[in-house]
Amino acid sequence: MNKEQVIKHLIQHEIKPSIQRISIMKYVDNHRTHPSVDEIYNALSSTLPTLSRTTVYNVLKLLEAKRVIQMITIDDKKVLFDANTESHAHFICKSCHKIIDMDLPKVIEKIQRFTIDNNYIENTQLYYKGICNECLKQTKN
Amino acid sequence: MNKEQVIKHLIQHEIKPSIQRISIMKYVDNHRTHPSVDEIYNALSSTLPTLSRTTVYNVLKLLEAKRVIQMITIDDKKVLFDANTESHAHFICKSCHKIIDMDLPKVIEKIQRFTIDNNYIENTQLYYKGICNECLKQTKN
DNA sequence: GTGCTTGCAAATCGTTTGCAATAGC
DNA sequence: GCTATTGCAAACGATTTGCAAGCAC
Repeated sequence: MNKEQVIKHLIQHEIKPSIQRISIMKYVDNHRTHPSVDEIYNALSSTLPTLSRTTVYNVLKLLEAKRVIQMITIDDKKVLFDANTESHAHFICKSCHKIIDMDLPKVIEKIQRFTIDNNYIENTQLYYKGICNECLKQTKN
Repeated sequence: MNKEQVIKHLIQHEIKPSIQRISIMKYVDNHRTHPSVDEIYNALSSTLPTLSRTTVYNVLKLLEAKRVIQMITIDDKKVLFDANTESHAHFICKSCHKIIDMDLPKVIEKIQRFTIDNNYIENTQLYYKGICNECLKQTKN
């Protein structure tokens, strides 16, 4: 999304656009690499010199509450964010901590429900944890 | 499991049983409530007064590496542990942070694989995030 | 000028590290 | 006695909090 599209997107989701909100939303949308708070902060602080980590935390929390991004907790070290809110799985390598997007088998759609035992489900996440092919190669050497 | 069964279980998984390892494994096995490090530490420190948090961390990491427990990262605040290594889903309430075990739909078994694109999958976890029925009731008041 | 948003600095809390003390064979 | 395990204290790092300053309508 370009700047105008991001602004429209924010307004559609009842988020008042500010310089910081637009920049952060745009960054997360254009970097589908599951960025962390620090990654976002470091990337944007050159163009927004007064940006603070607090604002990054606040904005990401807001964006998640308004459901325009999702929080990924697959990594036990830090929380990650994903502007791709369509159904897909995440794989994390226990060795290099890389995260890879994986297609969700068609069958998974059958398990998506809004409630189970009257518990309201906002979000369904499928995580795979293991060792990636690159780390596997290195182990063999 | 009782103490003897825990010891046998540890040995079967190539873990030398020590007082601390037995106690921690036994606790996690008997409390299927996804305990945190602190919960385990607090519960055991009365009977093992010299127990340290470091040891709890070390032992849990060892138990996870030997695959007798699994680490749950559904909560962004802290890591949780589960001695139930059979396939099941977890639901976390974004409001009260309670975690509820949920059955895994039959279809999910079809998506369980050991490798995807040569990435080795050790563990598959399905997480639901939302608001539990108790918190929903309170919101209505 | 009132209310929302931002940003700094300090605090908090889960987790890790370095290293000395201890236990087991 | 040697090696593995434990435990303390300090360090670390991600996240939160309190509050003052800035911005927008």
